[in-house]
Amino acid sequence: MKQSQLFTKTQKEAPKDEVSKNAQLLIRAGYVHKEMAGAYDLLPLGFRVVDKIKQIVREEMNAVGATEFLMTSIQNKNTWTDTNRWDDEIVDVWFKSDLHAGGQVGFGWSHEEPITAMMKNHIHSFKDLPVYVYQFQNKLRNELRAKAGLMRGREFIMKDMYSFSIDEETHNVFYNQAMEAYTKSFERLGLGDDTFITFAAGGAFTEFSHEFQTICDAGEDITYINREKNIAINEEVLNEKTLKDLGITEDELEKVTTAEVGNIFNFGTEKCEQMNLYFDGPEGKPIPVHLGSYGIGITRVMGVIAEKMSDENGLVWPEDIAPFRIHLISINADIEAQDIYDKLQESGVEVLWDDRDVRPGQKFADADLIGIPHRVVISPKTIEAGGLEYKKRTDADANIISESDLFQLVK
RNA sequence: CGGGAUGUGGUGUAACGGCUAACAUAUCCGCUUUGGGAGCGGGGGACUCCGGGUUCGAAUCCCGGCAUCCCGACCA
Repeated sequence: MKQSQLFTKTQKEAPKDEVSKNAQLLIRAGYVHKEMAGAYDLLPLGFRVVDKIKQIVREEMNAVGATEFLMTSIQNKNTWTDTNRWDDEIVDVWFKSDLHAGGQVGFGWSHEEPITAMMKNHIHSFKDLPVYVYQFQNKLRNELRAKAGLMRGREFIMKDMYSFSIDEETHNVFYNQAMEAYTKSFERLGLGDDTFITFAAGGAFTEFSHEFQTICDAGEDITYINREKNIAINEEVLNEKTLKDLGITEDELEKVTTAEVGNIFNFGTEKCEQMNLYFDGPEGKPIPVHLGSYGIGITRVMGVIAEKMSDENGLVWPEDIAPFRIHLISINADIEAQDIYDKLQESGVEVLWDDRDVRPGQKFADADLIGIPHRVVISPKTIEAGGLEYKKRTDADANIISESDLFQLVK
């Protein structure tokens, strides 16, 4: 893409009411626009980053045999009364609205009830199981207090996956596969080293649920971790019994602030019993379905990465998340740059070409702020020196490479 | 929802109760410049969040609302 076609502008200063680093950087660099508290528009750059994150997660979910679909944002009240979760006293994040035609709808803060209700149309027999589905969905939550930029919003994109299994054993197999898929996803998202599978509060069916917590000062959770033993415990379940069960003592644990980027949860048969989702077993007897729920906060992941990965000049995206792979900067070399740009495009490399008629200093400053991993400069100076100038966003110094070096590099 | 703070061009700031609300940046035009947010000149852009009140006079003081941020609570 040519930068002259990018309508967004960079800003030297962040809005004064935006205190969190992630939102400051993302706004300054033109990735997001704040619509109101807890609601951010995704501008072209931000949209591309979110797309990258989604694609990685999508590939990992597909790899465990889940199928993508999409449910609605507005939800039927009756679906939620069965489980007693329509009540604002029980679920305090509801957005609700009256219909002009009469009655009420809720705006989806989760889809556990609607998906379970929907599956009554599709799951009748043990032969229909298992079912694994997931979606990328805008969740709407009436949070009392939005905070920390993209970290806790009232509207955000979530990947939610649901597993419908025939029995506990089958459920557990998939649950563990999902856990591995999550681990892989966060590795590919560049958060592997700082993300921990964390024991957290469970539900009626299990003692623990598993959260994926990433070390991040802007996070809202306190987690106790041990890197060697790869054990992490959410503060909310840190007690004698948990420590004993996990075979660890408190002084072996390090206390860190974390952001919950994912959560997997076993409902057992509870929800399906409440909602009357049963299947006929081999002997013809009705058996309740085992439900699992698995979430990743897609836009929160973008916030966490922005929060964690930057320097004094701006964002520093991991290779696989960046909106573009190469930032091509031309200085008085439009014809040569056009040639390189075309060739990169043809070979499928995502390149942002700063073709604007602005001074070099501004291009460099903007490139640093936007944080694309590889920077290539072409100018009379570099041409005379033998080609192009190349620098990684994380490098301090640049060096001259040839055109063929560049194509070798991006392969 | 409790507590605290703040609302002034797109963004960041200034302005004693008193002149046509100032400056920087961004933007537009011209000249100049072209490897780290250049320089000079000129232009446009604000019902000072909204509604009341006090006053000869309110961006400024008072009351109410709304919005935003922070702390807490909350976060199956």
